[in-house]
Amino acid sequence: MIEEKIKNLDLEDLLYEVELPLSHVLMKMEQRGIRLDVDFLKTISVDLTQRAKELEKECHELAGMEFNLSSPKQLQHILFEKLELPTSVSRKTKTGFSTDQSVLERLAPLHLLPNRILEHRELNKLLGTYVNALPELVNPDTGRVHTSYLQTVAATGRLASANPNLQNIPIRTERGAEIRKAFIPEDGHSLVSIDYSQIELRMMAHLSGDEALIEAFQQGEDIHISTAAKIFNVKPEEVTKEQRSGVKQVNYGVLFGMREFGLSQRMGISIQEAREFIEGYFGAFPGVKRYIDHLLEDSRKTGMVKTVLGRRRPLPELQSSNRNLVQSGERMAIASAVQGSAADLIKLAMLKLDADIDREQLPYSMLLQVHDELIFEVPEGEEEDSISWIKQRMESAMTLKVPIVADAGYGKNWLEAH
DNA sequence: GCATGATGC
DNA sequence: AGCATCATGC
Repeated sequence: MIEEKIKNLDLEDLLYEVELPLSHVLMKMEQRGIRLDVDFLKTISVDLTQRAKELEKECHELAGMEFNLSSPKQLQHILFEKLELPTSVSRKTKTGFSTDQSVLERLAPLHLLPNRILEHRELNKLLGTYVNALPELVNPDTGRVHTSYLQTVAATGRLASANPNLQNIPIRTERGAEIRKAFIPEDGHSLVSIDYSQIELRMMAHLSGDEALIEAFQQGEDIHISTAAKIFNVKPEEVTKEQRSGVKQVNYGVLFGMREFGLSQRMGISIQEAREFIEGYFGAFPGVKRYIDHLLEDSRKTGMVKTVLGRRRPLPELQSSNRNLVQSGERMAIASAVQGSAADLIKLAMLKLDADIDREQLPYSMLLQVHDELIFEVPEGEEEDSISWIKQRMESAMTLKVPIVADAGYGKNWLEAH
């Protein structure tokens, strides 16, 4: 029996106190939806389509022939055979040489074509996945888009969002970020966005109990600067931008179980330098090293990894005789413990927020969850009050060994609120 | 249906 | 380098 199995795996609290009640909260969020400014997207679409056409023409001229810019196979032929650009910067895929972003960036100094392809890919992605696709998904009855939240597809316990996926709306590039302006509040309302600050690193500090990392968070300073100061044994004000940026990548690399090779690829440094970076990190934060060693040992024995709320992820890879499979399983174990525990935290916050909004009969609507961020719709004039009310609950959803901090903003669209 | 490459956290 | 979804080519 399934109930018997849940009881035996000690998953009763997670199911009955978290996931099932959460399903009701998610249903309300899906039904409420979020308003979309379709006219605004139509305007963007015209501009982007025009520019994409120009780029297509230019690419054909640069290549000396017509080809499908969206076909990696055809592009591979143009770049590496027709134009004879070096394949040395490209890794091998099953079908030949890769033409992904990192490869095109490395080819850019040698020829104009790679840059134009990069821009064209960005525009095509924006048009196909967001600008042209989102208006099709507006419900004519509500004038809003209604995503579906999936509770059972992510191995870590994170939520997923589909049809449309509102958890991967662009923000990084200027053109992409424009799309967020199309997500708007109901008349007389504002959008409020509150996101956890560096929640996964804080979770690592909590899980590992590393004294130096905990101390760094308790100081409330820029975590990447304080870790850089610790690793390089200098004062925080002496940390260079380059040092901070390197340490930031290592900080996040630790969460994903990075190894020398991965870090060297990512940072564009030698494997030897990457090894020194990682040794420096674990030297400065020995508690993190001990935690990871213990987690991996424990996961290997039990064949699974658990989050703070006891959510389980089976990892049979750890018991494989294939070294690559084991190493991949080890990265999954580390990532799952951290990511899954952060997912546990925001789920508790969502339950508390929903219950208190109901109990106090507040006019706040929870609209979206984006892993470490919640977006609400609140009446105009109540932005500041709602922010402190929500922030307080998000920051106290669990008690960790480090402070939990959430940053907030509000505005007349999602970009402004972020 | 798989491979590739884009987007997000 | 971990976790996802979506579009496109073939």
